[in-house]
Amino acid sequence: MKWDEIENEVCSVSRTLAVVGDRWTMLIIRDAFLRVRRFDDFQKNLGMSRHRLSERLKKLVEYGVLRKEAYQANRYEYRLTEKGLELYPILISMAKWGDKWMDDGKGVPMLYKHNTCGKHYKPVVVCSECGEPIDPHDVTPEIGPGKFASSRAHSALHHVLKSAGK
Amino acid sequence: MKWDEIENEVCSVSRTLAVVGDRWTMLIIRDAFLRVRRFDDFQKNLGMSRHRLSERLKKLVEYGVLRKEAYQANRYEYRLTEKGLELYPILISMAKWGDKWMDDGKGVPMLYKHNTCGKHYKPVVVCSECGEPIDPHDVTPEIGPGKFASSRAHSALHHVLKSAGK
DNA sequence: CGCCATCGGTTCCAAAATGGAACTTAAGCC
DNA sequence: GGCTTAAGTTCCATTTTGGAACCGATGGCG
Repeated sequence: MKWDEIENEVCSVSRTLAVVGDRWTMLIIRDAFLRVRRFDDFQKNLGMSRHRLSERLKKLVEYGVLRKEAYQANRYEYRLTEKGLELYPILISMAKWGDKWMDDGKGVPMLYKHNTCGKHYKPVVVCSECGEPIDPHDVTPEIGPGKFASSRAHSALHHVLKSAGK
Repeated sequence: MKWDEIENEVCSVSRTLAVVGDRWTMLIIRDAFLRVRRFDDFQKNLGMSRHRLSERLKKLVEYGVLRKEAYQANRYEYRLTEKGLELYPILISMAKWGDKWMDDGKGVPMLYKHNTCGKHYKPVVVCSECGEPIDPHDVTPEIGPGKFASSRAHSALHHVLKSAGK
């Protein structure tokens, strides 16, 4: 596989990375969640080249993660769509991991208050069916219908999953 | 900021991306969770260049996400450490987002069985304090102690957070 | 023992992506 | 009418990545 074929992989992680797996893209999303909306604000906050920013924003709009909206003649804002807002679990999981494992000893950079209960919270990933927190050791991945249809990928992964039982 | 200074940003998302934000890295992690462990297996599964794979694996070992372990003289396995295992919420959140938003109409590529309850599950991010599912609209980010120490970043973000109240 | 295959890389060069400064275009503002 | 700001685009230098070929240490096998 080449990197630009990643979107066509039969894997939801690959397809997600086709959208947000580029250098800078998740940082643009992070800023969008912090209500940054304008070209120059993104550029100043991130320090990336205008060139690249322009391209990334265009791509995110094409994918439907951001929408571009004029707030004056010839002046635009970029805002998260529903699709973009649903990236939140990925973003907040990254923040939690960084808080724990990339700490520099000066305390966490940001706190997140859950307005519903009023407390600073950490995200916890739980099972949609039983509500228990997920431990990766307690999860068994299985070939789904989409992957089954793709026989080459199927056999390659099938081998891995079978042999992993050892 | 330049990309290779990203690790030193006062932001846990940036610091996480310093480890897993490179092209290919999350796919290596994905494979590791599917119990791929050997150099040639990663290379064949991913189709990336041996050159790059070699570098990425080395970096992940340096960061303590993978550990390299000889299973024979001169033959090695790469396995997730505790630090690596805790990337699971990020990975499974990406899978969920891709399932929903990057579907190609052929059904989901993979299903995940939660052994604890025996059902196929979706990850749900809930609040560590009250247990309710998190809606990003119900979260207020606040400057934490680590960010407060960094005054330039503080003032820039402070502005954003204040003006966002409008 | 000697040969061959496999694994786990490294080297080297071409191709692609990124960075950065300068330029452009269209409003608004005074 | 001239100045400023926002939102890009252009063009070239620098960095990263891709890919094929090479290399050295085991291990298996006749």
